[in-house]
Amino acid sequence: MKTPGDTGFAFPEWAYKPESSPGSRQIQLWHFILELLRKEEYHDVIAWQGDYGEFVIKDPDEVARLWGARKCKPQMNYDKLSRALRYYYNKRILHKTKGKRFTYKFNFNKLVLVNYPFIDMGSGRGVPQSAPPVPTGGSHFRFPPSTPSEVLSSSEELRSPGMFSSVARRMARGSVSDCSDGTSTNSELEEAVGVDERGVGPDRAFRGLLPPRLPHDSLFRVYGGAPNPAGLPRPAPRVHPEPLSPFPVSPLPGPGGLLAPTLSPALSMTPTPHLAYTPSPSLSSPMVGSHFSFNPEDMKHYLQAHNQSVYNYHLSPRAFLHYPNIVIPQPHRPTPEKPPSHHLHAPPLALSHSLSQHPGGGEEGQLLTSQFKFKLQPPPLGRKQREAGSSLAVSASSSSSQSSFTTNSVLTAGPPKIKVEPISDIESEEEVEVTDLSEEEELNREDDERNIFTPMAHHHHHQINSNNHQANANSSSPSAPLPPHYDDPDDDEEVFKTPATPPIGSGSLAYPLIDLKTEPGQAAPISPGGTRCIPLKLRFKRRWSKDQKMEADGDRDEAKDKKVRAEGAEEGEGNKQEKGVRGGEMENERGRGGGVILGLVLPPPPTQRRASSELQRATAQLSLENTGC
DNA sequence: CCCGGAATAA
DNA sequence: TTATTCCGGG
Repeated sequence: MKTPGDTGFAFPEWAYKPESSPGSRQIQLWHFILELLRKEEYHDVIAWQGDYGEFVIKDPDEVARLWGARKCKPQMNYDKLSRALRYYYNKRILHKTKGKRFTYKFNFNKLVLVNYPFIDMGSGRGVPQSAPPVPTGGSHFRFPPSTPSEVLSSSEELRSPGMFSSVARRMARGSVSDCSDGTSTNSELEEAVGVDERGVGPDRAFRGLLPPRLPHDSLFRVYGGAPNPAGLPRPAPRVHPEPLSPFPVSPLPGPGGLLAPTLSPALSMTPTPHLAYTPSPSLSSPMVGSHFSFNPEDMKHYLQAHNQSVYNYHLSPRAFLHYPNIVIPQPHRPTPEKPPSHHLHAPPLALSHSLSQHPGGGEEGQLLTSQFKFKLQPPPLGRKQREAGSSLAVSASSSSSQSSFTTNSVLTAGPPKIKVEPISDIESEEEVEVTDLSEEEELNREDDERNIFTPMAHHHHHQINSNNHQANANSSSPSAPLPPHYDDPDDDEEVFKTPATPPIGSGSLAYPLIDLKTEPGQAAPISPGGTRCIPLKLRFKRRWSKDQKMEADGDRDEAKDKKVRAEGAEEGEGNKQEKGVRGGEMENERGRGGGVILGLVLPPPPTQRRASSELQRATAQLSLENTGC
């Protein structure tokens, strides 16, 4: 029932959920926090401070009040709000900065910036302090950026601006709703919102970045849609700064080839296990062999669409950041307070623009899931299988695991092929729903790489590391020596950063993106910061394992898992290798929630516009849906 | 203050 | 699922 599966495989439900898109669904606390952070008006109550994603709640009661107003929960208070924030610890959206009162830190690594493409944390334009979020690398877990790219990336991550407008406005509006209380706050928000309105610059180029590991998922999540017929000439990069965000858009170098390369990896994702994933990066684009009916071009389109959607919906800074081949001229010197050059920032998506252009799309219904034209393949099998087996037995009892996966089992059992149902060409509305990409993607990406393709992958990897503790809030020094083994305590995962990018261009960013695919060869040498050079593979593994550990735990049942892991606990040490190993069981899936995001981003080809517009509409609509209390 | 479990609403 | 509520404990 739930899954529409009639026609083919449908994704499991979780795949459809828009997890955390601000527009869709109710506003989530972290979105709200971000929103406040970006508004100068609220700098007196909450502001960025310290490291990268660190912020301090200067007036807890006020923040609580605002939140309560938005959610129409007049009874809200800091105690409750903070409880909600604490839930984010597990999700790894936030963590507490120890020792500092009312200070929390976003784990942007994992976050999905959903609709907030780039948050400018530092927006401090007005406020001096607010800017700090630039990642200096100093933070505890962050490794010093050995490669420039890293540096940039980080900075980029944070900042970005502008696109927010569309989002913002929606949020604001929708959210406001009228509570009976009518807190004044709303009005403010609205005002603010109203202002930005105008379309944001339309498309600007984005810099595409591909994540090192390709998210297979993304492929999976294909979206039909985007038939972009055209060729994609890339539009000239226009840079025009938005009012909000001052960041210049970085000029994109010719993007031309991007797609191809990108695709290739993607291709690799093909579900069929038999295709092994080829490590070699070459771009062979043609991966198409699998059952897909698509040819590479199609895939391309899909990917593009996907990307867009990604942009629109969730962005994960991570995705952007690390992979870009951005080259930065400077060595690393993080300048904490001010963002150095942001050459890169990615331009936001142009969604808003389209929005404005297309006035109303009118029908909204279409947007959402209602129509997926194609279905994607289910997540990799993995755990489920196991579970299934065992679960059968167990199931009777209770099993926590639930059903949602039933589909999976089927899937797993079934042929690997993905079934995609392309719609014919649809143009009109195909939407791609991107829904969540969050954790899952992350997981998947990693896992998938190997897991999917190579089922056996899981395996060992144990020992991951423990996390150190991050506790100290302070950053040590940027130049600090790298820890012997990095870890990411919380998550910061930058764990494996991407391999450094080859110095491609010179200063400009190159866009290469995709190439990054992680090749071991290259990567290794560069390894970040010196963190020891860990072979990519290892890194992946590590990451993987880590994720597993964490996410796995977190994943589905986060709560439950948590319990399990209780001992390890976060901060330190914990290693539970066992868990890690065990992790194998979990491989995959689900992520659910939290938000995170995304996997790949491609540079948006101009052609996409169409798609984008649609997306926009969709997003717009989504946003509309706010509930009003 | 901060942490999380538990129950529960939406 | 994501909060909200309530609450005992550091």
